Amino acid sequence: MGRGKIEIKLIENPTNRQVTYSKRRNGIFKKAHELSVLCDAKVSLIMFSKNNKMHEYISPGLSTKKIIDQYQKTLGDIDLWHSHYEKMLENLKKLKDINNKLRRQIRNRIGEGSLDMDDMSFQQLRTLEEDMVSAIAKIRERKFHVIRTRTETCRKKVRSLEQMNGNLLLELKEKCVIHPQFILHDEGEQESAVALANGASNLYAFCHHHTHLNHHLHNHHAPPEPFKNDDLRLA
Amino acid sequence: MGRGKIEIKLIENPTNRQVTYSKRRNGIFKKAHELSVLCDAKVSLIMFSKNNKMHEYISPGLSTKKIIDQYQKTLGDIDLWHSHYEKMLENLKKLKDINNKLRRQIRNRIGEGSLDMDDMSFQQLRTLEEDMVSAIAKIRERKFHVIRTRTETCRKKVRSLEQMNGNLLLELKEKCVIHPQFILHDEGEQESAVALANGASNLYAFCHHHTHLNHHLHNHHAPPEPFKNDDLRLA
DNA sequence: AACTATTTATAAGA
DNA sequence: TTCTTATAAATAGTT
Repeated sequence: MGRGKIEIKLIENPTNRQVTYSKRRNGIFKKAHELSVLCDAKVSLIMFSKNNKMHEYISPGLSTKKIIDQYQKTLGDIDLWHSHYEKMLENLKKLKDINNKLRRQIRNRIGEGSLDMDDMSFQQLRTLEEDMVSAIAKIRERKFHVIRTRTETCRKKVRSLEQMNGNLLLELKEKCVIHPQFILHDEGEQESAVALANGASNLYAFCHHHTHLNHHLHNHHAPPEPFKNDDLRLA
Repeated sequence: MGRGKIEIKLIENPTNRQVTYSKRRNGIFKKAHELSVLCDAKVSLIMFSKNNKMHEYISPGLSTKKIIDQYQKTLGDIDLWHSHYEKMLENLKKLKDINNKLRRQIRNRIGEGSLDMDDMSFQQLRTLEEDMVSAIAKIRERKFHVIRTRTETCRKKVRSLEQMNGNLLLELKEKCVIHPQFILHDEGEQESAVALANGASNLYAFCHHHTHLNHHLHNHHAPPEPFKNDDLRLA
């Protein structure tokens, strides 16, 4: 229906194709509308062009969602969406069941199971008790492991600090032997420091710092504070 | 396009309408297909006639589901189905998480937690141990409750059987006092019974039955068999 | 369902 | 794009 007959196959020329798409799209929409009106039919027409531009026609007074719903129903609820949905519902139910079972198990282990015999048989109770006893043994073992590790760590830390202390004291003594004039008395630190200004300022600073070394180390290099919050008495 | 021009309005004559519907439906499907091929477009055409018969066209190599999915996406993911679906996915994920947490809790309680400190702090272990001790106490209490209930039941049963026994023996003695000739000796039961045929046959049957009474009661009226399968030693 | 006179859609050109 | 127009296609009414 045009100046010449055309073969029904992909139009290679993109411009030509686009023109034909526009024209025929309008034609098809017009026909869809005529059908809707003439025959009171429900028509849903959705199309995407090659470059994914969407166009749709929908019979007057309808929505595409309504048509889609009716479509899915008509296909006998066997369509992919529905079965996928059903599977999800099933999965959900199973997970909930498992959840409940796990909760019940925990409740029993906590000792909050009901007192009715319905809930657990005597034999089950005995088994549970044995389980618990062995479990508690394992937990105690883990606790002791943690304690051992901690005390070991502390002991190492103390030993290394002591060594540091010793080294520093030794170093200090050597310096004092070489430069006896730097031996500091309990008072008058400020004056000596100011007086000795140039050559000795470094050493002075060093000694001063060393006096408070333990404090600093404790505050800056031992973040776990091992004995502060945890109760280490054995249960 | 036909013998005469027609106005685009509902065709009142049902037969006529049905015919037009068929003809134009085919026309529109043909046009849809031509558009699909000529322009490589994705076309979905769904229609329901006035009497809800469904017909659909879909571009070759596509499914209506795909088109609908693309349609929904294009409309901005705001449709009800999609949000419902998303909610379900979320829910599923949450349930799985909860499941995993519960499993971990159980593993810890069973004493199968890893030995790394990462898993549980010392304080947590202590708390868990205390929990377990109190739990085991509760479980033991439940067990003893079950034991008490059972022994009580058994004791009652025994007492009632003893009473029954006593009553029957008494009754038997009375009968023998009134009719001394019915006292049976250790042997010769058969002969006595046959000889005394008429008047005494009932009593004889009764006595005979009584001899085995305990047996019968045990087999027919005490189905729980309390001492058979359960291990009643205290743990 | 087939026919056909007529209307409608549209391919190609401007 | 839009308009034009020659021609192909669709289809209303009829058989």
